[in-house]
Amino acid sequence: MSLDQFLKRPQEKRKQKKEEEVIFKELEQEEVEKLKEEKKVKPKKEDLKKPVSEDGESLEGIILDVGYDGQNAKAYLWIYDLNTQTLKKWLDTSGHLPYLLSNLDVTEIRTHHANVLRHRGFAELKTIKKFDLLRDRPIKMTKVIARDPLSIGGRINSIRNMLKGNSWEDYIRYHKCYAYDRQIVLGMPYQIRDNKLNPIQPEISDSIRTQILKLFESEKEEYLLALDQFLGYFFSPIPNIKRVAFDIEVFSKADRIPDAGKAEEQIIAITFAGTDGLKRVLVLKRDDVEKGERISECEAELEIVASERELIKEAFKILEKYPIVLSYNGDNFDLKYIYHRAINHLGFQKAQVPIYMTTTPQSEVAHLKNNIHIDLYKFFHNRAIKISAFRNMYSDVSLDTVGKTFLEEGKVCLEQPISELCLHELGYYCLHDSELTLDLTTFNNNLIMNLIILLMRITRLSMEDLTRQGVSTWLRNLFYAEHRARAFIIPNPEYIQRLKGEASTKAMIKGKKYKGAIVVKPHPGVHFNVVVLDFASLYPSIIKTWNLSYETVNCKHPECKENKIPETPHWVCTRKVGIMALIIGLLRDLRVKYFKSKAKDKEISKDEQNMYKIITQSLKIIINASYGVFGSEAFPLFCLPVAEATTAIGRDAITRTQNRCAELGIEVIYGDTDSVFLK
DNA sequence: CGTAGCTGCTTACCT
DNA sequence: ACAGGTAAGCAGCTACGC
Repeated sequence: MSLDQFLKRPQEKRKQKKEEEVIFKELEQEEVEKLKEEKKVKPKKEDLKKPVSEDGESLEGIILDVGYDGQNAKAYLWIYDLNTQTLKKWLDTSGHLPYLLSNLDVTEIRTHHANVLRHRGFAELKTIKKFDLLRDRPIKMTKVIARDPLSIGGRINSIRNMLKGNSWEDYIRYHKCYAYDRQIVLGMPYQIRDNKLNPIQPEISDSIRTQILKLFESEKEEYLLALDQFLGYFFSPIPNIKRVAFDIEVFSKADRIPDAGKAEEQIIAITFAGTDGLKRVLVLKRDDVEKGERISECEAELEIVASERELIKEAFKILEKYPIVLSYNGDNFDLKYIYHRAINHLGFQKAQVPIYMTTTPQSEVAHLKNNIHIDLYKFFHNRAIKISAFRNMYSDVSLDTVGKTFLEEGKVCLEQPISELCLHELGYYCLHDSELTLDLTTFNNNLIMNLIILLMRITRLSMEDLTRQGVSTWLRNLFYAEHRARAFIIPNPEYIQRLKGEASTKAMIKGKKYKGAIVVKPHPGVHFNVVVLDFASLYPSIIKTWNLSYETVNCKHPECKENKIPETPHWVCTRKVGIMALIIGLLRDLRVKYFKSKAKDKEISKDEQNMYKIITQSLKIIINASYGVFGSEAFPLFCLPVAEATTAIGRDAITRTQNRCAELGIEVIYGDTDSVFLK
């Protein structure tokens, strides 16, 4: 089948594959009806900020976040309404419910695990078909459906604990489960009409279509299917989302960094800079501090506020008007400080504060109840962003350094401690930081925001998650979504390890898990007329061409055992295309065969060229990280045989290159991983 | 007692 | 909390010679 034929009927194809899903849907619909009858679903109106439902209002927008609304017992989406430039909360109307999968059949559960059926949140048992990639066979599973996520897991008496050892996919957070099943792509445009959610398909011009068609003519159907899906992510327009950056200043003695958890000192300034041109400078009136002279560079009027309470209240009012709020270290400082200051020192009730904190083992996150909060410090701190996207351009992640790197402008230099500045100086200093923070997302035609949206689409993560999490979470989410979309069981780490085992090679470095790349000892001296050769994205290419994936390496089929991987006892499947090889290969091909040349195409407009550059950049980050995660326990689909197969094939390629050079009498004066320096 | 040589640890850089 | 490989600095230990 050609791509063209294929693209003409993607919807039909999908429907066929989704028959099973339709059955679930009907089932779930019944469930919801039942629940409604039981009056267990009581929507509380005041919690919903303009629900998009009741009056059949229609809406077009970009999905930015997904979550679970406990009071309404439904999944919800935050959608950025393109018309009003506001966030709309949309509650699920499909009746999707939380569930886990069990390898026990319905009668087994009924007879031997009757406590599951007696669980107060239990809803229904349903037999479904799944495919087990590791054993390469279809299996029947029981879907154990519950009315709320906590009945599945998270409590001592949750259903997953009753089915311990026989339950699957029970650790996936419900809102993720919902997004996977509905195949919701965060960052993509959707339409809501009659309270139903539908994706808006991007228009791809005929010339682009034929160009791409030629490139991928010889690929298999499953490749084309995935191609069709991913192409949409790159060709859907990205809106410039309305947003505001803010910064606070806190009184401090002797220039000590204040403790945001205690928030003992006064907040003396809060400033804002928005994409709509808004600039606000709120400073606290202090009897012992002069107002001072107006600073000519300051583009906003100073607003002196009489009390700290008023200052914070006004700040909350401003934040409310923007769908996205930007901060630099807001998770650990600014928003956290305001939160604790308001509640512990200024007598605010929790309900009056639009901020709430969540604590994970790694770090704290400050959430806004009605907006998306991006902490740019965390985003720029991400190693993949720092190294892969920006080639280590900034040495540390301070606002000053990052600002200087991208905006050629750092923070305002101060000669006095903050607490001693006159109000005008204080306001100017604080506003400048807000402006810098905003500019970090607007420079170069909104490069950073566009990059964030593209990465959201590829990884299917929400804006808040993508900007805070590392690449192992990004790739985990991408692969989980792809498993669900194909009705593949998501294997847990123990299952992969049990079937695939440990690494077989020994690392050069003590404490490492397997052998890595070859580095040719440099020949000392000054060399002239040196030629450098290297492989283009070696590891991702290996993963694609050798069909490497957790299920294809050391597969079950006897006939594949002949297909040996050099330098290892491993072999690789000849019958099935590996899921990892498929996705990584596709992303690599799109980058190398199409977008890379587009980014340099002089025939197209500068803006278009720029967009293609950002697309190549986003692909590069994902591709570069893909090999690494296979060797990392932090990645739940990690598989050491896959990781060591990748490096072993890489070593083989470079060694054979070296040997060929020796045959030809060319001296290899240096080489590292994927390159040779020749003289 | 002084020191060569080892190990372990860290940090920075390479792909 | 994406991987391994190389190089260098430093502290602390041990074996060995005087």
